[in-house]
Parts: sequence; C-alpha cells; structure tokens
Amino acid sequence: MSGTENLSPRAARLREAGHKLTNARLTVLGVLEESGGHITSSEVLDKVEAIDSSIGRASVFRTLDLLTSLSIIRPTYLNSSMTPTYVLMPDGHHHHIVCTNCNRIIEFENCGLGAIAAELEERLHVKLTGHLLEFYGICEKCS
Amino acid sequence: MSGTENLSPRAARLREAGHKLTNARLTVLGVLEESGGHITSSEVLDKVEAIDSSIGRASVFRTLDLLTSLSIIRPTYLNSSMTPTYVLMPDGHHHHIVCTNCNRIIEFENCGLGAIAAELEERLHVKLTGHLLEFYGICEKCS
DNA sequence: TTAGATGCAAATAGTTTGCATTTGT
DNA sequence: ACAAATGCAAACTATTTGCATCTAA
Repeated sequence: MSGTENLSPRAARLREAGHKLTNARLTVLGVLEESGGHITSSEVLDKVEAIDSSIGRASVFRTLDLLTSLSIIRPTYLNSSMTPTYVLMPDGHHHHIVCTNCNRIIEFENCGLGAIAAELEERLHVKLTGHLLEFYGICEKCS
Repeated sequence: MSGTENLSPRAARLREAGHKLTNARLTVLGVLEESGGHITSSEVLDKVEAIDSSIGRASVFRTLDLLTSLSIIRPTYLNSSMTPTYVLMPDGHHHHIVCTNCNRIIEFENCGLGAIAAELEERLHVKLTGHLLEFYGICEKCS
C-alpha cells in the first residue's frame, strides 16, 4: 500500500494517534461503521469472522479497547446483560432513550449539551472530547 | 417483622413494584447505598459475602438486574472492562466525567436536562424515569 | 398458604494472556 | 529494520441456570 488516500475519517484518527492501520483494525472499523451505530461485541466477532476468518478474537477485543480509548466508540449496557453494546460516537457524542421494559432503543438528535460542556471545561479544568446521554423510561408501545 | 416502617425509599419502591423484601435484596441495597454511588459487581459480591456469607452469588446478580430494571441503579463501563460499575440514580439521574486517560471519575451536579426530557416525552410519546450523562475527556492532571 | 425468591454447584459465556510470528511504516 | 500488532489456544473471570428448599406477605 502506498499513502494516505481513501482513509475513512476514523481510520485517519487512528493513524494520527500513532497506531498502525492493520487489516484486523480496518475490518473491525468497517463492521462498526456498517452497524448503524449500535452493535454488541459478539456481533462484531461474528461479522469479522465472516469477512476474514483469519482474524483472531483477541485482536477484535484489542481493537475495540483501542477505539474506546480514542472515544471513537463507547461500550454501554443495552440488552439483557453481560455483553457490551458498542455505540459509535459520530461527532463525539451519542444520545438515545432505552425502554426499560422491552429494551427498545429510540434515537434522537440534538441534546443541547454544548453550553454545559463548555461550562464544565472552564470550571473543572478538563478537556472534553465527547459524551453519551441515555434516558430511561417506558416507550409508547409498552405504556 | 411487622409492617411498612423503617423502609428506605428504595426498598419502598421495590415493594411497591410488587417484589418481596428479602434479606438478600435488602443486603445488596444496603451495600449499594453505602458505596457512595459507584461500585463494581465484584465489589458488591465481596461486601455482601462479608456481611452475610449465606447469601448466594446468583441472588446478588438477580438483585442487581432487578434494581436495574427499576432504574434504581444503572450499569456502565468505567474501569478497564469486563465488570460493570453500578451507579446509583438518586433522583433518577446521574452525571459524571470520565478521564479517558487515567479513568478518574469527576462528579458534577446540575445537568439542566429537565427541559429536554419534557420535550422528548411529548414529541416521542415516552414516559422518562431517569437518565445517565457521561462526558469523556482528559482531566486536569493528565493534560 | 403459596407464589415468589433463594442458595447451591455446575455449566456457560465472554475476555484476556503469553509468546512466537508477521506486518505496517 | 524494527517496534508494533497479530493469531493462536489455553487460562481466567464473570454470570447464568436448574432445581429442591425456603419465606414474605
């Protein structure tokens, strides 16, 4: 391979942070990006296996950890339990509503948290890179 | 035991939701309440074991699931990985900042999400019972 | 009294490790 | 060239299950 061409923005971030763009990493990233924003670790494992069965489980987990440390994805508990669901953080943030009865996820845009983030950065001397906002409640069908 | 006296508000919610107030449940609840708001499942397991070793692991997990379904607590990924950290949702909500470098947690009050919640309830026909807001970034010491 | 909850111990599932080998840059 | 990353398979850890027994209401 030659240069810097054709990199997805997330792949570019990986490289900029000093990590190699390996086949395992790019495959995991591709699976995440095609997921629509919510995918469990075992779904990632299955899809990666289907695409290239030579990629080992350990590398998938290592990649998920790496992407998490870069705030490209974030693990959260959405289904029953045990396995994390990874959420893509497209512009550094993600929001949804979880029905605590049927586990349905309702996405929404626009959380209006920019002002709060700015205030926290100044008051607490932190540099914020993203956020995840989850509301819990009962969806229309369950009420 | 006789009646309805001396129940913590959370225990009362359990009973109101139609669940029995058993020794295992009250012990787990006590451990959570003494935790200061953040505690991993294995810490809960250890503390419950120390208080009453006759309580089985399975009941601890069953209680954590039950409390989660009632939005009394919420599992989230805060440390390295694998084990969830349960967060108490005192007034139905909880907020913090996670340093993505050192994993330090910085708590803050006041998220100003009441208005957003009300708007979502009306627009999406849901009944919201709580929320969790996590910011990710770099803390003062790590920058 | 009795549906609901428990404790046990075994089974399952999910994740991590160590290390020799391979690969991006 | 060489530090970084990989794949493997075994080890580990965390959680769940089935069921006979117990208990809160």
